[in-house]
This record gives sequence, C-alpha cells and structure tokens, in this order.
Amino acid sequence: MKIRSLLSLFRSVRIKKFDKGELLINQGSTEKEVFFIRKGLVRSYYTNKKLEDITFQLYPEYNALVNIHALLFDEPSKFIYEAYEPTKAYIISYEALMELTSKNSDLLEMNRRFIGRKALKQVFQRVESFVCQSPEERYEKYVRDYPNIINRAPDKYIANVLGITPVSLSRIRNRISTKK
Amino acid sequence: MKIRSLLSLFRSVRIKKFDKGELLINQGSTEKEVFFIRKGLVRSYYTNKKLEDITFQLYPEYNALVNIHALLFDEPSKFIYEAYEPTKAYIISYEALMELTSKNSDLLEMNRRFIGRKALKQVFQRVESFVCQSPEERYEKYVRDYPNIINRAPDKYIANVLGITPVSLSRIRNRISTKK
DNA sequence: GGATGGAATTAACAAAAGATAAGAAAGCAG
DNA sequence: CTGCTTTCTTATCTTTTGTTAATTCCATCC
Repeated sequence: MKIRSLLSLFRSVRIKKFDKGELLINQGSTEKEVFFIRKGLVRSYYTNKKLEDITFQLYPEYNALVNIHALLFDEPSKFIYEAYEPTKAYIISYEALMELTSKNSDLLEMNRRFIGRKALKQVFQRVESFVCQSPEERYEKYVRDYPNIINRAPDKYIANVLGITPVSLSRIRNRISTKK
Repeated sequence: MKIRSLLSLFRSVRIKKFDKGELLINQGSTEKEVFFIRKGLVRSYYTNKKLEDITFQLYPEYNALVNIHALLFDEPSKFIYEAYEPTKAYIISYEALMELTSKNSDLLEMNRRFIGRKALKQVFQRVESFVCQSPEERYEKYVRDYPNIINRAPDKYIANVLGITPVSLSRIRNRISTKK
C-alpha cells in the first residue's frame, strides 16, 4: 500500500466522538456517510406501530456502518443509529470514498476486502441463519460469533436482532442452561 | 460508456445454456465465477441433516449469482445451484471481473450500480423482512416484490426462502384468502 | 442505605408453527 | 388419455412463540 494512497484517504476522513445516547444518523436522514467505528458500540433501531423500539443491528468497534436506506434505495433513513456506548468513529462521505477508490487501486482493493466484504459477510450469514437455523441455534451462533457484543448490550436488543421477542429469548436461554 | 469498455468485458464473458436440472455450481465447488442469468430460473439449495432439500434462494432472469461461500469465506460451496427452468447465463470469473473493473472506471461504475448494488439490496431487504415482519407479512411482501417467481417455482421452495415450512405457508395462504 | 426505574425472568393463556400423516390436486411421462 | 409422482392442502397433535402482566433482579441516583 502506497503512502500516497493513505494520505489521500486521510485527507477526506474526519473523526468524531459520540456520547452515549448521541445519534450518528437520525431517522429521516439522507446523508450518505460511511462510519467506521474505532471504539464503542452503536445500535440501529426503529419504532414500530406499537411504539416499541426494535433494534436492527449492533455495531462494535472495527465495524463500518452506513445509512443503508439512503445508500441503497435513495430513501430517508428508516433507522436511528445511536451510540450505546461512548463511541469514536471515522467518517467519510460515500461519494468521496467512491471517488477515492475509483482513482486509486490500492484503496479500491482495501475497500473491497475490508469494508464491503465484511459487511456482505455479516448480512449473508444473517440470512443464512434465518433460513437454516432455529431461533435457539441462531442465538447460540450469535453468542459464538459476537462474544464482544453479548455482554455489552441488553438481551432485548439481541432478541430483536435475532428476530424474536425478549421473552422468547429468555426462555431459550433457560432451555439451553437446563440442558447442560 | 465507452465501446472499449464493453469490448474488454465481452472478451472475458462466455455464455452457456443449462437444461432443467443441470447444475451451474455443484456443492463443494470452489470456483469463483459470476453468473448473470439472461433467461430462466435457478435455485440454490442444500440438504439438511434430515435429508430434506432446503431452497436458499431463487434467481430469475436479470439477476446475478455467485458461489457465495467460495467468494466470501474461501470455503467450498454449501449450496447446489441448479437450473429449475432451461437457463441461459453469462459467465465471468470473479478475478477477471475484479481485474476489469479495477482498470476501467466505466465497468467499475456499472458493476457497482447494477450487479453489487442489486445483490446487496436483495440480501438487506431479506434481513429487514426477517427482523421487522411476521411470516405472513413476509410472504405478502415476497409476492409483491417477486411476482415473476411466484408462479414459476413450487410453494415449497418459496416456503424455504421465507424461513418457514411448506405446511405453514399453505396455512398462511389459507388465512390470507379467507380474510379477503 | 433506600428508593426508583429499567431489564430479565416467570407465569398463564392465546396464537402460530413444527411434525407427521392422509387425502386431494396438479404436473409429467408414456 | 391414463397412470404415476410430486406437490398442495387439511387434519391432529406437540412444541414453540407471542402477548400481557406480575415478580424478581440489578444498577443507578439521591
């Protein structure tokens, strides 16, 4: 990786800190920015018709997040992205990142391998677990795959991410522990 | 889009026809090829411990498919990709496509917008439907989003894709029709 | 330390889904 | 067209999940 590549990247990136509860992306936002979490924990969520908050995903350090609705569908964000822990993030506009990666093959390669690939892996594995596994297996896999999240976020968030209710997750945990 | 871009793309692409039942990608394959379906219908599936075939996804014309396990995880394919209808596909090796798109900004842009973007949209919407919707809503959304698949593939395939059993899907269809 | 509020567990009931099997319907091959 | 195979539906029963609410647990604030 050439020094020049990194320099051109650094010039476009800014760093920002978020207190617990602060928003990285608000609902309705159309901003297309890529956030790379350097430290902390972020959750994305929305409010359903019954006025319950449903957590869609949890992003710990070394993960990237984007306003997915703006990016993919040119719609305002359905989700709120909120720092659940004090968080430090690198931020770059999506256009700038595309511009940079188009003009610099090192950055293109890096982006493909470490940003895009990782996000795609996660979302694919998530679909795979919904199709191929029971909620119980899904929870056990989540614990294995994301041990760095389990003890930092409330179970009710995890339950939402797994597509079940907090009550059901509690029962699953009970079943698992009595089985062993 | 420059003529030269298209020419360099065409030179690397080959076209192939598959009879009904023929395999585009076999289980265990590590080939990294991108298939663009020009005509027909392909399904990916695997066999679970009870020796039932579980359909993971259905790919109609104008969709791209890849050996996702090889591409993302450097593992042999867990899935079989089989033509459910007589199918015509354009095929290009993943490396060749990366090579081409790295060196040609037109192709990079085209790939980002029409291949990667579309696949990402679909997989994201699928996760969203698992987290945010009930099986019944999920089915109704699937009918709306993929009317060109519904009447071409057996319901048991659709059920698998939606993460439910064929029996359950039948009941859901019954509930919906009696409701209206 | 005691009070407060949110989260997790538990309970009770209703609704839905899984499993299995049998019957009806539809598709396919000869 | 006929017979055969597969798929779809329906039924029964069991298991799991959703819903609501009560209770326990735990962390935090004063």
